[in-house]
Amino acid sequence: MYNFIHPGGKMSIRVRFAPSPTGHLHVGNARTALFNYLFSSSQKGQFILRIEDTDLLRSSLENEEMIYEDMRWLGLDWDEGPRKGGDYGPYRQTERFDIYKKYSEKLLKDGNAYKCFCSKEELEKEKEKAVKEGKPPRYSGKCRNLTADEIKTLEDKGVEYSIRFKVNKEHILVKDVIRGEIDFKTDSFGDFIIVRPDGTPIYNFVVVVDDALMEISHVIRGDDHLSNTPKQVLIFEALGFEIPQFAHIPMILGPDHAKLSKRHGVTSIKAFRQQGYLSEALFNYLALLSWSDEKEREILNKNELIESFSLKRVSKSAAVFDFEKLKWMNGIYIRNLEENDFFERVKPFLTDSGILSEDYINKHSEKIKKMSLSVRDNLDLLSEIPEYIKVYFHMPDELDNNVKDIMKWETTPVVLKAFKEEIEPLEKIDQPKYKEIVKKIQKEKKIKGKALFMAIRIGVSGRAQGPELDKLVTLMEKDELQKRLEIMIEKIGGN
RNA sequence: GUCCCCAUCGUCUAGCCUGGCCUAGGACACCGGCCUUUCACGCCGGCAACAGGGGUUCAAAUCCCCUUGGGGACGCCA
Repeated sequence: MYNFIHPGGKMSIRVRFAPSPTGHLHVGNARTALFNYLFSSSQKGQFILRIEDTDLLRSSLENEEMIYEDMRWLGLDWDEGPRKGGDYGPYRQTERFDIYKKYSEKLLKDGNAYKCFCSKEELEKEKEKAVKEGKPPRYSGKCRNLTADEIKTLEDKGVEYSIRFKVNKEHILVKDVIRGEIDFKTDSFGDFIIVRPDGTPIYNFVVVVDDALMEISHVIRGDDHLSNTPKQVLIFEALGFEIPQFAHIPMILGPDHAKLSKRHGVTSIKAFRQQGYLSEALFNYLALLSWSDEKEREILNKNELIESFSLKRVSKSAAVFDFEKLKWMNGIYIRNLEENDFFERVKPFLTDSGILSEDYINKHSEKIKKMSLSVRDNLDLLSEIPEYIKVYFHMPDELDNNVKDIMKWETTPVVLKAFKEEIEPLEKIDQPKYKEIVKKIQKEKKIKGKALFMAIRIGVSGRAQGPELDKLVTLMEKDELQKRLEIMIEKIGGN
């Protein structure tokens, strides 16, 4: 259905993700990249990465590097592009200027474009005037019909010029896989610039040249590009290129229903990683924004997503980014991690929090792994691990009311003293030993259930909630346990 | 302002193309309950939507029109 036959007759699906390296990869762009990736993978096509760095002021190599890093982390590998090569390179627009020059000259020669000598200031004035008069602020076409002599005179004088595309059609029909046919009237934009006075080409022009030369079959991009599309169609036609299939996917909105941006908080892929999201979870969640599985599954891994993805099931309406749901999904993925994998991923968050040093973790690897595992069910984010695992390392500075209540039970000091006595002679406490002790106290002191267990819990942790008691007791050093018990007994006595 | 797009629970969505199966299904969040020596996990249940108005039709969430609402684009940014 989405097969695309090129002039050469060969049938292939080729899509591209074309970010401009002006900062970190943002979720909105990542979702666009993801849909491209999913589509090409599901169609056994090629996924091309192209760097749109024609804005020399805002683009940088460092930013480019960050984008590669973010994409790799998310699991979006490209088949062709920087760092990868391919037969359609170069894949960085600043390295393609000679190509664009060739095509802008062709447009000029064929009469589809012309040199415009108007200064920025002039145009500014023109625009202001138009707005005042309530007219659409578009170029007057002043330089459209300059004679060859006039052009020569201006050029000889050294007046700088930009190149404008000559818009002759009144209507342009854009075909979109997701939205159907859309009719645009060209009077809303007029002759537009394709090359700046300094010779650098502009987006709407280069994107067409690149998509055509790179034989892109499907242009899958954000909705915000829809209104650029007629301009691009015009250029495709003027250059005699075949027009690709367009698929404009809906925007991602913030909780206030405005286009998702930095002001909504965490939106860069890097920030998600730092906050303790798993790339698999983010990948899964992003896929579900304006796309849904035919079988209505929500938890789908990469392969399942590739298998079931289809542009047909992409909806037309924008989606609000729901951080709560992402968190929930992240929790699911955390709980599904293989144990060693979980520990490896959680380690950086343990050291970053300053609660444990890398050295210490390496020395007591097995023990800390068990501790981590004991609190895993509580986590929605990897970054939450310190606040749960700290129970093993510190008594709380302040006791909460639940703890204070338990301290008042008359059975509590009895249990605590007995427990302390029992562990006194032991070298270490293991699982069976712990159970034995508890049973013994239960029998001898005739205390059971909550009265017994909650007493031990506050005695060894100072908290009314935490990991399972046997884990708490067996994973802590005996010295530490005794110290804590003493402190608690003393506190109760002092009450 | 002009042009374009969109419209089902608070949010993500299924259903819409190919009207009856919809008393509108699922998920997050929220609220109950169960499980449990705690927290959490898990399980069970509940709350909650077809924007409004006209058509078309025996029948409309589904098709058509208008209104309203929301979003995007109007750059020598991409």
